[in-house]
Amino acid sequence: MLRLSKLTDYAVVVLVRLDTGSDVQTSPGIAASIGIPEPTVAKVLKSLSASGLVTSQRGARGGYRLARPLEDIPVGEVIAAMDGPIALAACVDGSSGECDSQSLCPVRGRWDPVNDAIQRALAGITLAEMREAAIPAAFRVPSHASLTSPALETAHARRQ
Amino acid sequence: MLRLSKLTDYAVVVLVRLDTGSDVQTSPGIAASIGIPEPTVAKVLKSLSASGLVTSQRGARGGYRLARPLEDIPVGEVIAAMDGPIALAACVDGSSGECDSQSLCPVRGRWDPVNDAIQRALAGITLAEMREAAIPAAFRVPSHASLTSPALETAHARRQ
DNA sequence: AGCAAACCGGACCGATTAAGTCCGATTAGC
DNA sequence: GCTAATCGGACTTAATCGGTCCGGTTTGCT
Repeated sequence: MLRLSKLTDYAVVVLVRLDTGSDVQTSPGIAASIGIPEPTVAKVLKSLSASGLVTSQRGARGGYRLARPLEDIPVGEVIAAMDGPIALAACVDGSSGECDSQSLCPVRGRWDPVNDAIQRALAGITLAEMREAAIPAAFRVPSHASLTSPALETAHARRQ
Repeated sequence: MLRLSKLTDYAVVVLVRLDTGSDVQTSPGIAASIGIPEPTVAKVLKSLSASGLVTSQRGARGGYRLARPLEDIPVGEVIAAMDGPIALAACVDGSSGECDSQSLCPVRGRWDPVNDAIQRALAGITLAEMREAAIPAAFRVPSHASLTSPALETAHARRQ
């Protein structure tokens, strides 16, 4: 649950990669350097460009460049750029689907405080922090559980 | 993005409904009272029961009952019960899929701080708060646009 | 001027996942 | 023993996502 798309993960990788080097980088070049198929990287870059996180230079010798330093990019913004606005329930999304049985529905639309809380959490973490946190040399030991959720452990973990 | 499943939304509705009334409630009864198809409600109740959020009474005159008051149920636990553990990237999930190209991947697995932040945010909101926030009579005005706007484009968004 | 490199903005298909349904088995009250 | 209810699966259908591809446009270089 709450799993974000691979594209978003790629986006972070791409953005961090874009931070190294001062001039523009081409999408094939980035693809080669991070080991992700070129068309996919291109798609990521397009979304990023559409959201204003990167600027593009067309034509030969063109490429992409960070619009802002990583320090000024909260991760929530990247998620929003790749996967659209952050909204939890279908009932809450912009379409305002008008619950047909409103009188029977005592809770619908009550996810707003939850959304806000997540929003704040995501706004407080920048890509620079995620880059810093990059594992220096010793990768995570794949053996024991350094895995997720120390908090919600009462809920059993089904698949993944 | 970050949209949670409808089942989770149903779960909240069901749990709040379960709060009214002291004795057990049957799944057909709950389904009728909240306007959701019975098999779906049954499915939700099963997941909830498996996670220990509700207790079940089998046999005739059986039904479901809240295991804890709503005040003691953080919404994160409901999400975890319905949709599995909260983990963002595919690379972060428990399976430790071992990125084949670790040397090329400078950021993978760096979602942990983000996960933790979301974890905390979700742990701080209880179902009781969501129930309180239930809109009294005047529902949200469906008029103006809080919709798909790229609210996060320049800085970051607030609501939804 | 012409060519090549690179972005742009779609449409497109396959695979994965979720939503919803259904059935047999089990348990407990009457 | 019959009935009502949960239990625990499997199953079907629909939607979404990941990934690819194409024609078109812009720009630098020869």
